[in-house]
Amino acid sequence: MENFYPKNGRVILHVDMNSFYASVEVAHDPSLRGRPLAIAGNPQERKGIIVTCSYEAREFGIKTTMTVWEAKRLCPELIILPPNFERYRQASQEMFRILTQYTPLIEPVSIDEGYLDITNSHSLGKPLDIARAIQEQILAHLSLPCSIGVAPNKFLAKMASDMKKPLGITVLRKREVPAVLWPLPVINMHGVGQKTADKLAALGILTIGDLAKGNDHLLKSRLGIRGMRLKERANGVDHRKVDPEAANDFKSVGQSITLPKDETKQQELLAVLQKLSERVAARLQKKEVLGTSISIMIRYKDWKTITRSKRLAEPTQNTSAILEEAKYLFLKHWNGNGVRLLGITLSDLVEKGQADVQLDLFSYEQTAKKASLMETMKRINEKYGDGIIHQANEKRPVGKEAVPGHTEEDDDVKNE
DNA sequence: TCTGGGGTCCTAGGACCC
DNA sequence: TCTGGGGTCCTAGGACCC
Repeated sequence: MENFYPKNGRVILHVDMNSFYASVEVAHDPSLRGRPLAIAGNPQERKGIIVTCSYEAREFGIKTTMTVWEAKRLCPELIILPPNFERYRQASQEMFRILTQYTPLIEPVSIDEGYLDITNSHSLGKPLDIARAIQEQILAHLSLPCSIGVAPNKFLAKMASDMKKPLGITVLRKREVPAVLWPLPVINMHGVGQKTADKLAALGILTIGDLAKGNDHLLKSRLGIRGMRLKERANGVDHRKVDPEAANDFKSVGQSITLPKDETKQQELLAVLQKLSERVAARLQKKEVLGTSISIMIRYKDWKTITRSKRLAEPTQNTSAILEEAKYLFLKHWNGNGVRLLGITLSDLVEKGQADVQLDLFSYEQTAKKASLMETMKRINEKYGDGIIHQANEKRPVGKEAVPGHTEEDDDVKNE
């Protein structure tokens, strides 16, 4: 068995559900099977865009983010359903519950995909057999199709899971990277979007292979640290660990809404901020966290978008505190033009318990400082009579932990 | 009647401190 | 009296992903 798992090598799976929302709807209502189906937010209003669609719908050329009316033009008999997030969340939970039977090292990436580190799951069989078992079990128990990538690291596993859909299993060994990945256009790479692809094209880099052999200085100067990272990935190197905790420490909580029409009335806009504040506060309270910094987003009717933010005097999860700051930022920065979208996001989150401790400490320090200051003044006054005391500014404590760099030798996955 | 809503990570410039 | 350089915090925005 040992020779399937070389000493320094890891075996990572990327499990990716196929057109998840649409598949969940089909599982829930089998009469939808085989028909062109799309999930779209509010089909009537302008926010109606295609979120996901079935493979039958894709054959008509329908794609994610397409407007509903465009999609209908391509396929008049398209069935459109509004999203039922509760249903998707539940299916997602059941899917991840199945995954836990294969390893505790699971990192959920989103509602419908996750990484598994099965390096130490020897007893369950060869990597390919484990992947097959997972795929079959999810299909049998939930009637949901998924694709799975098997590779020595996260990046390659992700690229592999993308290669056969639906219901594919793809093994991607590091030594296969030149033959399999390098011929592909660079935009196919996870982490490369249109903007980056354009920048790379300007450097004569068109394929993943071009990127793998790209000039370090050029990449660094045009793309910063991302450039180097992408080059590493293009060479099949990725040291990121599968981190089961990653999903737990979220960094921000936000709500935004595209308005039914472009709005210019201040009163209406403030009412929207009120609603958003309530919802953000409720979510913060539910997660038992407080936000230390607030930002608002204003998207104007011409699609120009600004964000404005500020640090708060103290962490909060309170509706009226959030509303007050949001209003302040909005009234300070709104240029009076028609508004298409408004959003509020709280970030720099602290856990409720911790925030209490920090606040206690803070007020304790303040009290102690005040007390000792009064003591000092008293003594000085006793000695010299009235005087002016200059107090040095107290420095804010710095509380940010650095994540130590992770270095680990990756090797090929071997699964014969 | 183009272009949702939830996020993460990175960069860059100015303020401020030492 | 003038001057340099490093580090951190804060704010704004860009890019990307699902």
